[in-house]
Amino acid sequence: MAISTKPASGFRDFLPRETERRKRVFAIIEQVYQSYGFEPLETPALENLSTLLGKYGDEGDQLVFKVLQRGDKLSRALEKDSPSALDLSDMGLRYDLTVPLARIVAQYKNELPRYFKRYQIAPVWRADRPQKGRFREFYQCDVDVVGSTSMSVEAEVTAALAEVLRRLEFDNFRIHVNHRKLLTALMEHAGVTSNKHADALVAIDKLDKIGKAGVVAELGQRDIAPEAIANLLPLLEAVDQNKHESVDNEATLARLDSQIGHLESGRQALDDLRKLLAFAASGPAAPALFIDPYLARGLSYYTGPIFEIRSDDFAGSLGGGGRYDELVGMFTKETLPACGFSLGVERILVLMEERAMFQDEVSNVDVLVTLWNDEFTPNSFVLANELRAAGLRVDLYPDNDKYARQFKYADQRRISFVAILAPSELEEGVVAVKNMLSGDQERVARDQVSSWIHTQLEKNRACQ
RNA sequence: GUGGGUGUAGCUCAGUUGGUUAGAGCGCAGGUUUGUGGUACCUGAGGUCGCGGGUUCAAUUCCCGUCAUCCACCCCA
Repeated sequence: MAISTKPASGFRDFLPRETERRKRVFAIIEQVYQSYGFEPLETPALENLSTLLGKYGDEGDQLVFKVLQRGDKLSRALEKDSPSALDLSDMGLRYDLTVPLARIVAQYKNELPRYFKRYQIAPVWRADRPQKGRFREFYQCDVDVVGSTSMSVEAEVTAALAEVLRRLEFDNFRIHVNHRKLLTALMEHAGVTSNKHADALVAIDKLDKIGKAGVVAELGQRDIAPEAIANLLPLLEAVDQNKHESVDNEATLARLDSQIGHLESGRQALDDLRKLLAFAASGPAAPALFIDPYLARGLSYYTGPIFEIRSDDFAGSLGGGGRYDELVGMFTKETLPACGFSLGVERILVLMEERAMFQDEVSNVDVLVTLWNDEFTPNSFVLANELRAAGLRVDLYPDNDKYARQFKYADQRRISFVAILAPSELEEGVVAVKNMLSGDQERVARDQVSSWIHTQLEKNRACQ
């Protein structure tokens, strides 16, 4: 029986062409993040389970890929009557980039600047079922600022994000913004008991997906008290109207103010959101920011403003984030405020693929040098090395195949030029160079080959 | 974890109302060209019709199970 050669479910191989596309997108993201003053960070793929668990809520903990203990520890764990997952494993693959950042900050606080602005583009792993735009191994692109409670951070982080999307030629996206404290205030105002807040929020979060009636039904299923549901109803009214065109954040805030402005948490939340809008007003995020009082996020560590990028082109979110002022405190006594955003590159790549946004495929080799026979091959090496020294990307054909095969290979790799060197060329002091795009072939003096090819490459580039 | 679709050549998919040699396009290999690819023409290689069981004289086709994959839900990037 043959061994399956497919990658494990939810994991992917990237062949060179796709790898290059991904790298190009990552490079743009990195460039934008750097332009906002963020610095790079790398952390391990594996973390201790004590670092990972208890930060993402019950569902999140379930989705952490756990790594089996090794050696004697495993044997001892297996000897227990009914060993639990925690007995059998001690480490797990990172679930996101935010918790590792919190650990880093707690560990290296004295070595980091007063405000730590870091970006990280790296894979994370989640043990859930694959779906469109959902994988078990996928890259996240995070930007976070640690050390400040100012809404200037929220403004910077959303701006960087909007700028990335703009550079990738996405325009119809919205950055939904809400506030944990606003949600708490809404719940209190409606009389939802505190143990039911999370349940109610999950239902309300689906407003734009299943509509008001759907939300009411789901609230019922989740055992929310009928009086509380009745109280929530008027709060659900307004957003339907301003959801798409003409976003009027001021009106939304004013309406919320009249409803929950008298509550302490509500007042704080509205104050934050107003500042956020004011600080972001001049930046690239401004037109995309959308105050959405029904946005809820599952991750339990958020404490202040929360974000989610949505687009009509994709069912799920394209990214999310928020403020988590207490997370660092889970690792050390002295906590530090923080806020950040995670961009869902994989989903963006899926959309870019769908929209055929990758047109400009360029070869990664400029010239293929042909072989004649073993005796003559040293001459081909000399030529290849000359061309490389002149700054060209050169591939040397490995076997003494007939030219048809050598050309076919050049074609397959989309190599722009083939440099043919055989005894007659060597004797005349020339190289026969064929332009694979036009089919033209020219005998070029040996000492001018590299500059000739450089010139032709320029021309090709100009044509595209 | 729940529900649904799909599983036939390397890839994308036809097909068989159960019947004896299972097809196409693309790709691949060889040739038409005696140093030249991509276009044209010719030839060829490749399939236990996902796996296991059942019904039947007979199963790739029907039934059950299983695995894989995709989509949706939950949740999320």
